Amino acid sequence: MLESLYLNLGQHDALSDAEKALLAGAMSFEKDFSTGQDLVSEGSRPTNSTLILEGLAARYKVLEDGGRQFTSLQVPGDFVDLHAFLLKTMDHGIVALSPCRVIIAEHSRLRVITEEAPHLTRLLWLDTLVDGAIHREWIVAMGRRSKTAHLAHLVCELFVRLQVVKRTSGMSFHLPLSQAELADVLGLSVVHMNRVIGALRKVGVISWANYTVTILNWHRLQEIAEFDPTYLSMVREPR
Amino acid sequence: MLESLYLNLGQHDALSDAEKALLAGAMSFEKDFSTGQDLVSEGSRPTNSTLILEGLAARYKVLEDGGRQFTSLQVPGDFVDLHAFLLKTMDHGIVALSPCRVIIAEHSRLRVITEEAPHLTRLLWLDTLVDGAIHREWIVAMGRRSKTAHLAHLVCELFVRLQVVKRTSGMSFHLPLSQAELADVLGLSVVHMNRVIGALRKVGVISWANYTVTILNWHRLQEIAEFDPTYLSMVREPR
DNA sequence: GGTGCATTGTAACAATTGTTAGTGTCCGCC
DNA sequence: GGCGGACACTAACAATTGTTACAATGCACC
Repeated sequence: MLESLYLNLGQHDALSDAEKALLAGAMSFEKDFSTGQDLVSEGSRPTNSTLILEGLAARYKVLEDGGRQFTSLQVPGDFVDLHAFLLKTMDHGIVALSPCRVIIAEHSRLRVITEEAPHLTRLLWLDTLVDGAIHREWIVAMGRRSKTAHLAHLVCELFVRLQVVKRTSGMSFHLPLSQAELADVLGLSVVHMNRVIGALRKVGVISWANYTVTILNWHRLQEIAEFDPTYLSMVREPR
Repeated sequence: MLESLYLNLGQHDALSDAEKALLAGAMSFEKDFSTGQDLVSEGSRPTNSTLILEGLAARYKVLEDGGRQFTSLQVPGDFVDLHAFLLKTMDHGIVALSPCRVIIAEHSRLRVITEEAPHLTRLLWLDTLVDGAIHREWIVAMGRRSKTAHLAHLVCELFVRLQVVKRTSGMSFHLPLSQAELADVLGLSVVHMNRVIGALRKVGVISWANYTVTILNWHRLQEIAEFDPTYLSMVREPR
């Protein structure tokens, strides 16, 4: 049941059976959310953290003028609010972008892990560090890449991340985001978002229909995006 | 000598004398960098982490077309590459934006801290989590704020962060960034950067001369920026 | 005191991106 | 089978942002 978590943490360093057991022991109950529901809301002070078992979610902030910006996309195996374990107060919300099945880990149990299992603690810490690395990559994309390259980069990133947790099939993956939602990822207007998707389709590197993205030319896509997966730390080494 | 680190970590939760001693014990030697020098370079695999004692530094990435994007600004008391302790490979560089005095902490000593001092480990982890929170705020600013609001937000953030480590005087602080460098923070052209600074000056909320920013109307500035410091976790509570 | 360079500041124009206002299609629901 | 809403897509136009080019200033260095 925690397979995707093991895949996610285990991609960076070996996870012992004892550590898997500790993680499993930290989990309490499962919960389902429907599309559009908040998994965690801004301003709250959660006493537990949420692991996605199935579905897609996103962190977001809403501004006074109603504009929304997603700051991350979360896939199965992601602890969407592990940072709240130490940050305490949520400065942003987390919303389900598709029906989501999650499992809840009490902070009190995570705290025991930090007291008694240093290596596992480092792996959880690492998980939040990869989060930060992804944020940095998004900042670069927003600031200095063309919008086409930004979208290409996002597709590359999602494909690779989903592959780790076995949620791709061939060169395709399911992406349950409307163009309006995608616009809130890239920080664009819906109209321009549509133009940018059109551009990527036109060069023939992807196809995109029925909320399914298919990469037609991985090499060329990666080139457009200048995608270098180093930041995802997908190398298994002692941590 | 580590005053700014104690101030930085101590703003989130109390630091015991024993913990201060552990941190001090983790430090080896000091080092100086001049403006423009890399503190850490992309692709390297550091075996130590770098704490800024004095000066301003920034994380950055350079794209193929020569465009540069800063992904964070680092002030005294910041561990600029603490994440490399677990990420292992630097996926970006870190450059000195002013003369910098730093002190080096060996990863081997940090590892001992994670094995033996869980509470201090959580505080170091927290430090990297605040980093992530700042990244998220930057993403929101880049995606959905006006450029003027983005700049205003940056000024608010820097003022507050510098205040914590006692690097402000009154409502002023030193910001050794040229407009070209600032443009690489906001992801703008130099010309437009100049326009945006002009806009903030015109409404009279800041003055900016000789690399010194003075906030003339904090309330109004905060309003323009929609600045809410929650994400900086400047509340002292058990972590 | 003069020279050269980095930096700020402008102007004119070009390119990108946003806004408003539609059309058409699909799909669930009555 | 018809209705209504969500979504993709487009066109025309407006606003923002980038590019190129240049003037003015200040400052290190000779």
